[in-house]
Amino acid sequence: MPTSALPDIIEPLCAVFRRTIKAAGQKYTPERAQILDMVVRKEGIFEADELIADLRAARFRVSKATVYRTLKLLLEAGILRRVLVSDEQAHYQMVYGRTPSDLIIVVATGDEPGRVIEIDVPELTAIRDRLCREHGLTPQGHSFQVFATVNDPARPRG
Amino acid sequence: MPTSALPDIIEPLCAVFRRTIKAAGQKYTPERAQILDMVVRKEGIFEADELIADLRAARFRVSKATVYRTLKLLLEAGILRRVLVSDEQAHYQMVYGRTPSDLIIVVATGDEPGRVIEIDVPELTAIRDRLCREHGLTPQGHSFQVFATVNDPARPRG
DNA sequence: CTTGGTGCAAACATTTTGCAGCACA
DNA sequence: TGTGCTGCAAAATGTTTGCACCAAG
Repeated sequence: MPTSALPDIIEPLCAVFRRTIKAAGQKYTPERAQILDMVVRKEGIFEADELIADLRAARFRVSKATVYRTLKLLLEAGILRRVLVSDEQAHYQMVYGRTPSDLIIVVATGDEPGRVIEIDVPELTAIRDRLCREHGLTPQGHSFQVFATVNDPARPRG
Repeated sequence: MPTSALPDIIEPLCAVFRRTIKAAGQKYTPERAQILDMVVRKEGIFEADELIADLRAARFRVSKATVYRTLKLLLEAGILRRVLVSDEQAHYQMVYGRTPSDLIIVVATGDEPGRVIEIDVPELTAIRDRLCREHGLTPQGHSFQVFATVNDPARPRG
């Protein structure tokens, strides 16, 4: 991953982050820039420790604490969202400038290692909005996750 | 919560759990019975520490370790499922003998404390099955969560 | 030069596990 | 009467925080 050859999206994102940071009277530090840099490179869903490992591999010297603190900032800036994939740890996904997707989580079995397929199902947004209307609520987002296996047709869970 | 006046559902559930336990060459202990007892009383979604607190309040003397071990057994027995409500800790819900529901998570704001509304949207199962078919997968379950607020119409999240 | 940021290590919260004694089948 | 279960406390995991020093604005 060459630091010099960034995809075009990185520029506006840096700007967005920088603006948000400054608007809150905070500082745009090299550490935050590097973390955003690495976040932009991540395709799909990732975890904090994965990001930390990537930063280490890229010789970015950023502490765990700073990564967690910066992830929080990126969430507040609307650049990342948290995705509910498991209760065990937080999962993040870039959302700025893209349609946040729903997920098919292919559960790991003996044969299959498990993976996540991003899908886009506009009907879900319609269903969500309808439900909120019925309950007098304002939709803020939704999360749809299908759990599936490749081979085993047993035990449909509802 | 009087121990003597149990809802009718508790009997078959005890039987189911007992059968499952024994089938695996394991033992149906008083601790496990008490935990199931308390789980049955819980309406909706709960967390482990909440269950532990309730057990203590009911003068059931069960250790944290046993509660966690028993929750795992109840999951395996198909009596509970894990619900993805937050990344922070595991949430459980009784599923045996009821339709596992989808959720509207009303996000806590200054005014509103936040709550979870269980809903049943059969269309979602249809969508899920269609998606799996398209991807050559076998559906094992799904999870649909709508995040909403009561008052604030700002910041729709997708 | 002032305020906020960083790294580190310790604190935290939730869940898991090793072990010695106990109890169900 | 033996295998599995329990409680306890320690470990493991993921995340947050206190603090002294450092750097962006």
